[in-house]
Amino acid sequence: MQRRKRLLDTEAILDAALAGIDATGRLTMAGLAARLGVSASSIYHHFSGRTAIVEALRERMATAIDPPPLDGSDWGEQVGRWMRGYRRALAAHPALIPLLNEQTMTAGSVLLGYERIAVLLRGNGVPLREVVLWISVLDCYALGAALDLAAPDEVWRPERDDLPTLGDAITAAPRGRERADEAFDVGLDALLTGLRGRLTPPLAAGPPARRAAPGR
Amino acid sequence: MQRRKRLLDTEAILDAALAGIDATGRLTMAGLAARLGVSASSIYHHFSGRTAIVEALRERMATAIDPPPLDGSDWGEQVGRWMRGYRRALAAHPALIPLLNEQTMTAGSVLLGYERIAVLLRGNGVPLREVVLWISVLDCYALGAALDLAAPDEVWRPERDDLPTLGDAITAAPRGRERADEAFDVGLDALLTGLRGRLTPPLAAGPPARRAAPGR
DNA sequence: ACCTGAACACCGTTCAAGT
DNA sequence: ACCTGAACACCGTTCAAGT
Repeated sequence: MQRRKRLLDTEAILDAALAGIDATGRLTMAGLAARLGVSASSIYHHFSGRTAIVEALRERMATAIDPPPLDGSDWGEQVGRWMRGYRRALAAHPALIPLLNEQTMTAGSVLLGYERIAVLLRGNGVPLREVVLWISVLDCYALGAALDLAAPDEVWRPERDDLPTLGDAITAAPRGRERADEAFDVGLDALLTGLRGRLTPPLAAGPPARRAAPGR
Repeated sequence: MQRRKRLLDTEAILDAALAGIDATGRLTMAGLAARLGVSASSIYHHFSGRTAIVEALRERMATAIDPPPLDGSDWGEQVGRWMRGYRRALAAHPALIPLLNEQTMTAGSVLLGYERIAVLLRGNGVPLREVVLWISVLDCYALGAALDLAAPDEVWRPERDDLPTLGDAITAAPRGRERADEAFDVGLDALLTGLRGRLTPPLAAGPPARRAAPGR
């Protein structure tokens, strides 16, 4: 009889954790242990604790997102593609989103996307000081959209009769996942158009018109 | 000696809960009871449980937001003002935000704001079917901005050396609360400009120019 | 009607003990 | 090196018992 077989490894633990989150919406050490058929304390030989598991799941999720390729195509297209990819990766496991939101991000993969976006913005004339502001805006929107994705189907249930317009609008609009998808696209377009508008201020406005573009 | 004085009432409980959240960032029944100088089980005579307390705090927070007045002024201005008010109310107690986010909203006060916004959008030509999409977008952005507000001062800490542009941008940008405030305004402006652009499509662009505006 | 203490089921984490 | 059972400190909630 050979040496006792290894019962656990990090991959198996992460698989079980994600499966459990998808199935139950929660992650408890006891539940995870039961799902793995081991004792709860065994898990601590592979992860320092619950938060480390969640952080590893964030990293795994992030590898599914292609960072902007910096291939010379339009920056708005690239940012838009990345944001959509980010959201798609989150949408694959909506129940994971609240867990990700309850602890600060330390994973590197998402940061690479933001680095690429910083390069794009700089290359298109966004002042260095403002780059972080723009990224913050994108991050806020992505985070909010992720929360929206994790929310129950009926987000607002107007119980009162004195909200007639909202009620009509809700019945006329798509519901559930479809509503979230369409809203995300509408908002992302609006955001990018608005930001693009800040880039090239109206030709005959603003005090210093020092940055005239002679080429083209 | 008169009849034993009432030790607890809902207002005192909510005051203590909010003070405790501001001070510690958490809300536990035991901690709340200690702060009130009573037993934990006493609280259940005034609230059905912890979630009911959080929901009452949401309602209290919401009363600090003035809904759009529908006074005939520009819709973008009104929506912008309301979004800023919403965020200001949240910013007064940032530690409350994660607690609000972990349970679905059932409070009515925020819904009144959305009803007013629905009226504004309809009155300015947004198709009924799209009203909910626009409101979803605003809601996503407000939610994300709230999360950003609750996040620690340093949101992204690029530990690696291969993120030079992001690192430079971070050192050049404002930090902490100031960064969050400026970013919120930049994004809100961009969002509203972008949405406004959808309302009146570019005069000489897009395939069908069927909706030409003769005036002007 | 309001408050209490004890109890319950459930968390994450630690650690001495086994193999 | 890896796994276990028992224990610990801490959750939210319930309930019979007091006044």
